[in-house]
Amino acid sequence: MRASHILVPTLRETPADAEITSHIYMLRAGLIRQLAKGLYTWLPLGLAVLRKVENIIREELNNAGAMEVLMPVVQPAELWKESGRWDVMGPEMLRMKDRHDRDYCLSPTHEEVVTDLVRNVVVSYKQLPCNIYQINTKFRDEIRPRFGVMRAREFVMKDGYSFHLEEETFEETYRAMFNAYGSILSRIGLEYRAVEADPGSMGDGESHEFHVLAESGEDALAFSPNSDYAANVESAEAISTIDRPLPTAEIEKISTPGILTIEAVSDFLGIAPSRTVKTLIVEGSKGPVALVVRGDHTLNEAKASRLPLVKSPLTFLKEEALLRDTGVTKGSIGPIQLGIPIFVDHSASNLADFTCGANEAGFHFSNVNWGRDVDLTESVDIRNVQEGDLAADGSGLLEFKRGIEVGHIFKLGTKYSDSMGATIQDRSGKNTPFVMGCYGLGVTRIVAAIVEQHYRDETMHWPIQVAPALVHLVAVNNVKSEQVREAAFSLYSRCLDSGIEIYFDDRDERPGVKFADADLVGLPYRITIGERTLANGVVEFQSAGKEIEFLTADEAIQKLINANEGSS
RNA sequence: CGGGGUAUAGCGCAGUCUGGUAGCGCACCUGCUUUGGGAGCAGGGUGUCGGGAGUUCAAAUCUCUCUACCCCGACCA
Repeated sequence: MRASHILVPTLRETPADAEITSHIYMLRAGLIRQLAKGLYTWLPLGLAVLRKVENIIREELNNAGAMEVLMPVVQPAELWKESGRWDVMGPEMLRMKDRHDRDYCLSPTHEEVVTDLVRNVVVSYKQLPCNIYQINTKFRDEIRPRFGVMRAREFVMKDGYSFHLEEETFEETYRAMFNAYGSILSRIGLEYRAVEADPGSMGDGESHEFHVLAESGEDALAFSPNSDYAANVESAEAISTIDRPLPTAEIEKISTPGILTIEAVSDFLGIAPSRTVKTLIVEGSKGPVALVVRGDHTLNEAKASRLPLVKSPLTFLKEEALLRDTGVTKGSIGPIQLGIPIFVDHSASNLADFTCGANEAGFHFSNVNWGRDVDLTESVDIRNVQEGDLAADGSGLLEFKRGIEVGHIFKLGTKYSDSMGATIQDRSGKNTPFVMGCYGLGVTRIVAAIVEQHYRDETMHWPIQVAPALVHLVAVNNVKSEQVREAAFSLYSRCLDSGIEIYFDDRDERPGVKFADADLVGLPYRITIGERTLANGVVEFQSAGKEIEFLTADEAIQKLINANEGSS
């Protein structure tokens, strides 16, 4: 690549509308340009990175037994009506009509199309398992696109789907894909964690998210330093291993005028918030339901809304309804004689001699004990985990980090094969729905994640495998100096001949401008050619972050060849 | 969808309150000089002041309206 021949519109100043590191960098270094909200053009340097990431994904998936296809992005509504998702999908799916007034959509995902393909094409169980993927553009009309290509509306995604006769072979493929994702992210040079995840609307089976660790990540992850255990904080299981101690004191009703919060109660009584419980009233399918968590814990709404009696999505009871239905007011609620179903979080249920509201304005009970003072109906997991909690696998105390979700793999079961009548004859000749898996990997988001993780000390440090090019050749005054020009072009073509990806700054620019751009782009190596060193028969050779070496052109090229080999 | 903000040259911004015919830095174009860390001198404005409507002798500026973009939240995963 020659700078005089490609568009690399670097920016001296930070664009006003960019917030996070990767967005700022990608705009400033000339990798991308925004067309409209959530829509980006990938310019040559950015595209080079994108293609490298794609190719690593291809190699690893092909190795793992998957096959690549390319499916249409514009899809007929019929398929989506068949699966039932035409009505289920909200406005995030962009819909349109063709000239015959037929409905189409711009695909946010490809389950329907791939299921349709396989039901028509796969005719024998002997062709299974069938593992299909594509690297394609997706469109999701996100409510709020942001952070550049990190959360764009149009983006490149690798989506894979596997089809199986039975669970066992599915598990095998799921494991293979899980491992392939690890290989992909490792090869790209990303520090990542695979975490247990909530499959959400995608199914009810096993599900794992792959997160690239970064401060700017949108998700909080909880993990054990002593094992592989890791989970999204939103779905991490909270456990309590302590056995409930025996009561040591008699229940006591205390006047607590004007004291309405856990903080105020613990201050007033001089006890830790973890010695209190808070009682939250939410709407339920058969009237209000009480949820009890320890004073220092927070309710996990997703967990709570999965309780059978609780309405989903979780809705807190309004003040008026609270008074009408339970006769109590906010700030003095407690589980004793509440008269509605109560779910108690494990940690709260293991408390003895705790403090809670007395269901009477201005009063609390202290030294309350389950069983003795109030029935313990049901102990459940309804809170968010906290840093320092025991990990669900018991291996250690949870630590939190932030992550960027770049991949998510799901077990789909027979959700789509059932609704779309995708069946296969088993060995006994019986028609049985395919068992399916689904494997997503955000390719454009990975590029942003690479930047987030490798931008340090005011500059980008591209991992060799995914750098836009291996080496940045800065020719000092190449337009005026014939000697420099000849040496630079010679080195450039020799690199091309040796399969070295080189970005040659042959512009008629002052050296300072070229150096500044080279610093900004941040390629792994830099070679500077100028009259000064050429007089000694050498060029300047620099690995990112290291001292400059003076080498002959031959030596420099040999070093690059070695670096190239080392990276593949 | 709710709240807040912004929209003036390729980029960053001033001018808007108080209406008077478009401005700064960088970039860009021409010439000369310069040339190892974002050059100097001289010349050049490249603009639908986001769009539309209105008030006015006169609108970047005031009014109404639409749109786009950014931030926070809700939503989604």
